[in-house]
Amino acid sequence: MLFHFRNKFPKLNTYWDKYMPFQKRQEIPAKTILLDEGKVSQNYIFIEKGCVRAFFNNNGSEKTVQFFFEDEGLTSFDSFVNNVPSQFTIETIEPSVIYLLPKPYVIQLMNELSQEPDFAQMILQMSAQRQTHYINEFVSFIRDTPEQRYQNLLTERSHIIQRVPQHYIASYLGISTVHLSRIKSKLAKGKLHF
Amino acid sequence: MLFHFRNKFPKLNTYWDKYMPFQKRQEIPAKTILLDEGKVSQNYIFIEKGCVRAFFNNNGSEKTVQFFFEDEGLTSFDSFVNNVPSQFTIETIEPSVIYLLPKPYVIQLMNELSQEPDFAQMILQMSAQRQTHYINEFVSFIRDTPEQRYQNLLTERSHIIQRVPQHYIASYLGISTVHLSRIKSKLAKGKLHF
DNA sequence: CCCAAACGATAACATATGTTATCAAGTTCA
DNA sequence: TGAACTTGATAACATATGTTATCGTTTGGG
Repeated sequence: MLFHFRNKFPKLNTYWDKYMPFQKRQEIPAKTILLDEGKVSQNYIFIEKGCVRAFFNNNGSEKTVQFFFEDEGLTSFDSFVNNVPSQFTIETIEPSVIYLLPKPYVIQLMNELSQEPDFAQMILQMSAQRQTHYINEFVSFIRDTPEQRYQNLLTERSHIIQRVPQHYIASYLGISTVHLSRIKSKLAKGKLHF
Repeated sequence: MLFHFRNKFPKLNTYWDKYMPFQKRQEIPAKTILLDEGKVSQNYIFIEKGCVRAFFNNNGSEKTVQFFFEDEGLTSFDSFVNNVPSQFTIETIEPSVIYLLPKPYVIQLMNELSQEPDFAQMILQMSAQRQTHYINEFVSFIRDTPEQRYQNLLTERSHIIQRVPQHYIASYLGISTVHLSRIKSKLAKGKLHF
């Protein structure tokens, strides 16, 4: 899904910058769909300002799987690479400023990159990073209770809690909105001192 | 974690075969540890016969995260690529026959591979496949109940249920052994006709 | 500025799931 | 072969979590 090399491998920034002119800057309102579930991803998306979520529809209820913020790039990776329908919808949460780089340019960029001497090494590392991210998400469900996952969010990625509506977070944590509300009130009580 | 290009990209088999002589064939008993949590992965593992699991230790209780069988290759990917301690222990479940390819040869193999014209494309595809696998595991926890996850295993990967001790499966599903037992007996009752 | 929609808290009840303990049936290995 | 270990089922109880409904607050757009 996520697929950002900018900032992770500074060495590659010059390549990336070269493609800036081909990116379309767009100012878009909140709740705007950037990619629809079932469609094939045609663009790499870079977020200059705002925030975005990826979700899928499950019997009418939306399940959010990931959040993205300023200076992050993303695409529906499998869809983008393998030309298959996207499992996810990508939608802005806040009014946002994004850049879209059409796939043909990305492919061209990849081909240029492959001339870099340690391209293989870099791409393996990026791949491992991404993989590790999703493995950690998955492991967290096996290892932690919903309450622990919420606390992990609080300590490690509190910006998500601050900016994202709570019912998106609930589905991301795999619980109901009611239960998340209960967890919050329980934790709030624990903090009170009389 | 898993990282097999053999069989996925037949084109690469000739490269792979070239490195067969450097692989050590080993016959090992059940419950043998191939890589210890906290150690850095030094080998790519290929399973000729038997089966293997990856797990981690959580406050004294083991949580299994993945199973591997015949003709699958694996390694603790992040550890192997980035030289960091492995999050997981890799252990045989059954008596197994495996091949170990030491990391230096894998690196050499990767370098040769990078000469292939569409290397970038292939490695992106492999990367997307792996990523999709873990995303699906993770999405399953958000979308499905434990009972549904068990049924998914039954219909899509029943070999796991047939060969792997049930308590490993329970932790893989993120539930207690008691609950898995209950799920099974519930499903068994549903199948009875009087 | 106002209204409809979005958001979040809470209660009440039903169900799902964990924990601990016990028992029975394999399995392994000395 | 017999004891120790492993595996799995089940009961009883406690806790976690989902569902539905209600209410108050905030928010966004005409």
